[in-house]
Amino acid sequence: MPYGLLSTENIITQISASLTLGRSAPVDTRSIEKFLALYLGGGKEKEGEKDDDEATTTPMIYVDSSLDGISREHSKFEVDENDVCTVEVLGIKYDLFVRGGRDDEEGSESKKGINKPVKLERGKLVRVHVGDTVIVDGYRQTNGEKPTCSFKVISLPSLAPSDADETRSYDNMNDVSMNSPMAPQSPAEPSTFAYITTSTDGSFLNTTGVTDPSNSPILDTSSVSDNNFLGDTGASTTIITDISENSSFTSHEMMEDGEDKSMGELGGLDGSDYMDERDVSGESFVDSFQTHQVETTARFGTEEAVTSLSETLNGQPSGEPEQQLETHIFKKDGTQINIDDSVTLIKGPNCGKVLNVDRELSEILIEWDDVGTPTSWEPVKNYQLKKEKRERNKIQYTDLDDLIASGLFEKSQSMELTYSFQDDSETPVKKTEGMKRRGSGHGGTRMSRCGKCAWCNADDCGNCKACKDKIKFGGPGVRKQCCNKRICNSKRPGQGSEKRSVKKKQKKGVVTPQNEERPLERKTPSNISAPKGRGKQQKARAPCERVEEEEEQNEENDDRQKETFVTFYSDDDDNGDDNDDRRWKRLFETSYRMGADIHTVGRGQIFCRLVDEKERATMRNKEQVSAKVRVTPEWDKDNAKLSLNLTLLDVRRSFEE
DNA sequence: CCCGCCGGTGCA
DNA sequence: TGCACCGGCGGG
Ligand SMILES: [Zn+2]
Ligand SMILES: [Zn+2]
Repeated sequence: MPYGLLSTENIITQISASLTLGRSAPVDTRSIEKFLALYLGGGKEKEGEKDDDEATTTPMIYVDSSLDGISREHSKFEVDENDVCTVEVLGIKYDLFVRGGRDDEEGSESKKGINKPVKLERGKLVRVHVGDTVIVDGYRQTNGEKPTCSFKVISLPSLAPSDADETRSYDNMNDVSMNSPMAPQSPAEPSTFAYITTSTDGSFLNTTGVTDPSNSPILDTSSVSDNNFLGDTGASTTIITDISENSSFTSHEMMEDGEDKSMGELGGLDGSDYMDERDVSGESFVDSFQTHQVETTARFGTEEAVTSLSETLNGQPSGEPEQQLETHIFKKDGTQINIDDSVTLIKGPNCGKVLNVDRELSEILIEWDDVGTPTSWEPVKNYQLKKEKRERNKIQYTDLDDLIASGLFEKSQSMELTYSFQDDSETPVKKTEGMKRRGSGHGGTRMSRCGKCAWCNADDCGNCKACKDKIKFGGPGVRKQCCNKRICNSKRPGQGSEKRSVKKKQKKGVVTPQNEERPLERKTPSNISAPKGRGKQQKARAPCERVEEEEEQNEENDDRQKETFVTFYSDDDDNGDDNDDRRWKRLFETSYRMGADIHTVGRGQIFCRLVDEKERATMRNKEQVSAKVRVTPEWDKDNAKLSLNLTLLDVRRSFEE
């Protein structure tokens, strides 16, 4: 059976990049590494053999992004008796190999890696000058050798001359261990640093060039531009998106005996040289580049497997349920994503800025980015409190105009927290979970299946847990869930059964500034449009104010458009989490965790100001995001690559109180 | 009223 | 924390 390995971080990253429910996002870890290699190395990929001269003068640095524990299996690392190191990644030879990240994690995959990383502490920075020698303690898993390799830093991001590779120089060639002889030139002045660090969650590599901060051992974050920051989820969407075009995936083959060998034991179809020791002498395998002959250890991606996989997948329309394969994907913790039923829950890293979680707010953040205005909001120091508490704590809410007059804040654009969508949109927008009422399904936009997609029209599989629970399959019927195979890929809100019986226990409110200029329009690639003629008719409301439900807001548009609002409820009973204060707190917590910087004044008005990077960083909180995804493999016959598409079906988040 | 199943809860 | 459970929505 075909095997696949995947890291959850990248899944989340990719999904965040898409910002779209019901959309597929290709996953590729290797292209990310490749990107890093090219970016940090400032060089080009070496062309095959013909590049003889050029190859000797164009050193390549491969930087293991450590984005996950599996990607590095693509690297081949050789050290000969002269300590000359050869690094091959995805068939590309590099002269320098630098690894960053995750060494500090017990049991992390990096411990299984071929070489250990450059000494890095989580959250700390390693400063590397041009010309510095980097010692890497190698470890070859195949034979247990522990070669020590030394490298010289020859290029840093801000130094890397994209057009003048030949200007790079090295001072002491004897200290340089590389596979290609370098022509020594004048010693390079270490006028530029490269910082290599892990991000706070240890999942991502952040690099930047800083000009001569010799007296400052601390990373100057002001120099960290968006372009060279590969940060947490959501911060690197552009980069990730850009480099994910060549979607590919490491495919592995299960053992012949059908034994389920877990991750790490299987070599790849892609030229991966990683393997656990297994005695499968004489086998061969094929990758994208060449055929390898196996000696005493085996890669399990046999040629037959590739052929078989190709046949299995070839011709299958993308996204059809029948396309599901028994592909095994592993989460980072080693647990298996079983995509027999193609739907699984994955967990993302803790991060405070997952844009795809809070729909409304993320839209607004994006919107503001688009117009070049604030990307962060004023922090929530005081969310709206009930009057008695406010008075007790002597909290006063500044008047709107006063605040503007103070000059501390800019008047924001209208911040109506609404969105809309068209019925035929493929990207239904789900209501913010954090705003959902506790209890049962009131108040939220209940999504329902589209009825048109292949999944909707599939038959119950009869095998998944949901099916087995069904009475018609002899189950007890207590779970009452949809068959996993039949989970719709493009759910949409329940078609406006407008005459909802008015159940006044719940009440709906909107967060709306008093003076509406215009509602923020949602601008996404999807065909989502802002409702017309709204905004002015929306009345401003105090957060704590009790609001009557308004159901007739759609009447001027057809049912194809529906508006959803951030809601809160004004139950009188002060039942735990479900009071106004708590709801508001939750709202802001959500924003806050997204990196937003929010301040409220007056009655439901929100203002913003820019915060710098440092300040913002201190505000971030942790949030655990999990996503329900459907995994569908796709076989690229031409390139002989297996890719997995992840379709985001659902997102939920949790955070500690 | 029936029924599929959404989405939230509580418990192991 | 994942999953069994279930109230009740929404469509027919
Ligand atoms: Zn099923
Ligand atoms: Zn559907």
